Amino acid sequence: MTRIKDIARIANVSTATVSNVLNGTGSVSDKTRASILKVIEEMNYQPNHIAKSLKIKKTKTIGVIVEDVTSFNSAEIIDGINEYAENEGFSLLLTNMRVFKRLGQEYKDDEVVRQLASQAFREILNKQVDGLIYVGAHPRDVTRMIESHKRIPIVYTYCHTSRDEDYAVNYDEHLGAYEATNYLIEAGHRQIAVISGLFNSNSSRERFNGYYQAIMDNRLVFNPALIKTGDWEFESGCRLTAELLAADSRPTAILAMNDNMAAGAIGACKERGLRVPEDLSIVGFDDREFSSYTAPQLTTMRLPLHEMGTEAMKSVMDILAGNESTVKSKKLKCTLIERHSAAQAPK
Amino acid sequence: MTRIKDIARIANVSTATVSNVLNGTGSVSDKTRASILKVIEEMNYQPNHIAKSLKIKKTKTIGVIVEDVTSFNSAEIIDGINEYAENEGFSLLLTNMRVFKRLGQEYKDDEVVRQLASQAFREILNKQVDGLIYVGAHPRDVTRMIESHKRIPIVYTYCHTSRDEDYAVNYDEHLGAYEATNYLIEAGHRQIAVISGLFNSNSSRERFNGYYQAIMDNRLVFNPALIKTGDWEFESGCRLTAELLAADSRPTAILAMNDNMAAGAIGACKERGLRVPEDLSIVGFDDREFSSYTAPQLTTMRLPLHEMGTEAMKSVMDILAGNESTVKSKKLKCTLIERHSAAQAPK
DNA sequence: TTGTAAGCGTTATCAA
DNA sequence: TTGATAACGCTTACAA
Repeated sequence: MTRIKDIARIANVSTATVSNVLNGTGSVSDKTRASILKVIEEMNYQPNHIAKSLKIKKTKTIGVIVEDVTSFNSAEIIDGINEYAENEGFSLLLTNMRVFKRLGQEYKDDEVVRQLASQAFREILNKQVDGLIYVGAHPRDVTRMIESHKRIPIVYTYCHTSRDEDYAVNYDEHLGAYEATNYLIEAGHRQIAVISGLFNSNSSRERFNGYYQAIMDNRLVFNPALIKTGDWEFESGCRLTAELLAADSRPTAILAMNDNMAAGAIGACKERGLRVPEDLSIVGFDDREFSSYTAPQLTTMRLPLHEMGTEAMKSVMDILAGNESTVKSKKLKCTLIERHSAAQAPK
Repeated sequence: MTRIKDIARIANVSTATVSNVLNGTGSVSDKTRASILKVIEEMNYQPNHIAKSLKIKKTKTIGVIVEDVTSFNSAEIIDGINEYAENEGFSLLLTNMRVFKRLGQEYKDDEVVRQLASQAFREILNKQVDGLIYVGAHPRDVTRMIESHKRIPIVYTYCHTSRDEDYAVNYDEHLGAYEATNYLIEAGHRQIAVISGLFNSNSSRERFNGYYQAIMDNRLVFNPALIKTGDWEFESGCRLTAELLAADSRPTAILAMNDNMAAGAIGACKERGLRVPEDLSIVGFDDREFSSYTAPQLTTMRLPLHEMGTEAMKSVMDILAGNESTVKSKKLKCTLIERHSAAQAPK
């Protein structure tokens, strides 16, 4: 490969001058600049970023540690990170912890993940990244999961920490659930059941609170019998819907806290010959790809994944730029996607 | 950050010796090794990979250029690449061309993609990657899409080139279609229709050939009226199925060349009150995530995406190791996933 | 077995 | 406006 030294020799100038025209630094006459540029062009010179990085102690690359690329949320978040990074001239060094395949259902085991993460973190730091984004695959508390004496910006997304000083980008679960519930209320529903995720997660609690607040704000009665706790999986949506339908106070609508369980709910209705949405309205959460393929297509809250990526990257850039006012915790809005699983309440 | 120099000073040895214990090179007495290791531990020393890379002219990182991370095939391929890379101690520098969002439906425009790719390629080369994997998002001919005088291993996956000297990892489309067809034949079907993708793609032709050969091998009659050309999208599956069902020689089974069109076929049946699979069997191709959520769940050929990733990375490693016998074109097998959209042919 | 020192391709200081 | 040169943190002859 041709080096600055080669350009300098051929153009009859010093390496310093070549470096200056390359970076627009110093001052160099139009004439020499032109002749240097010409040589650069001819030799098809490409600067060596490694050497540059060593010297300036900046790599213009951001490390991205993702718990699992194959998780439904990861690709779109990475896409968002990428969009912003590209505009800023930054590259991405990707580390995939592969927690699903590696740990199977244990991927929820914080301790193992912690080990994986700190390992990944150390290695990526050695590559001298200028900043780091951690992308979760599960609503997990990642407090102190990675630690370093070298202070580079670290931003968490799709996961949260319990320390106020950490930067995190997430979506507003409370508001999302609130709006989903409101949507059903406005459609005339009064008996709105909830199929929640496991209550050990912040997610579940926040979403439940959103639901609760919508019920209260509309002066409806809160009926605990309508609240069921699932485990985020299809089967639990199915089973709990069956329970709800068998009970005395049967709901006219169900808010499922993710699309998997919503799909399960649809399945349960089908088994019982109930029509969705005529007999029962169902609203999901996440807007997974498959939600357009259920029958009927699912009405659901879309997560602002792409935007979470761009905002995470933006935070990193802001911190890097020394912007003290960078907000620590960003919460982005979900969007209701109206498809065909929810309708007006039956008279 | 602490440097080798610091370790050397504190341990009262030369930097050369420290470097030797770090890399297991040279020969150093157990005693000095121990004392050096101790200092390294105490100081929590982490080597600077950038400096090392500059010196040894190897970065132990592989560039991954992906046409679009959000494409359904990308995440799993990346996961495979990652698995292999991790075992070899390599990192991944990810470039996402974002062709879908950037170009919209024009993402099929080879010329624009070519520009994007060569740009991405140049930048990633400047970062001194040791090798490159190009991940397509669309069955595209990428011949000479990226060129370089610096010869590093380049492996293409989920796309193909027309040059025999290029390395490419793909799945065996011919065999996949052959086996899918055979599956239907074994279930007693004799009138098997095909909903193909656009015939401007190699994919479509190979898959069609696989179908054709299965028909021939089983001495069935080939009926051109049963071959319909769609455009890979849901709607075309729907429309063409309607045509097939309206025709005189009605098929008992449909092989759709992707899951989108297969889902469309199911939709068309539903509209007409036909039962799947009792009245019509449908087999898809790709095994998209949504295929478990259609009603009935789709029987389909699963693409060996993860394995394509690992094999692509393996090729890179092999070439890097100077293994002359590395096979240029790998074709991996698809797997039939039996779900509920195909059954025995009606008597 | 250990140390000295040159060099990887840049940038940046300082002098000319 | 330009050039000589040290330095970034590491590896690696080669010498001791």
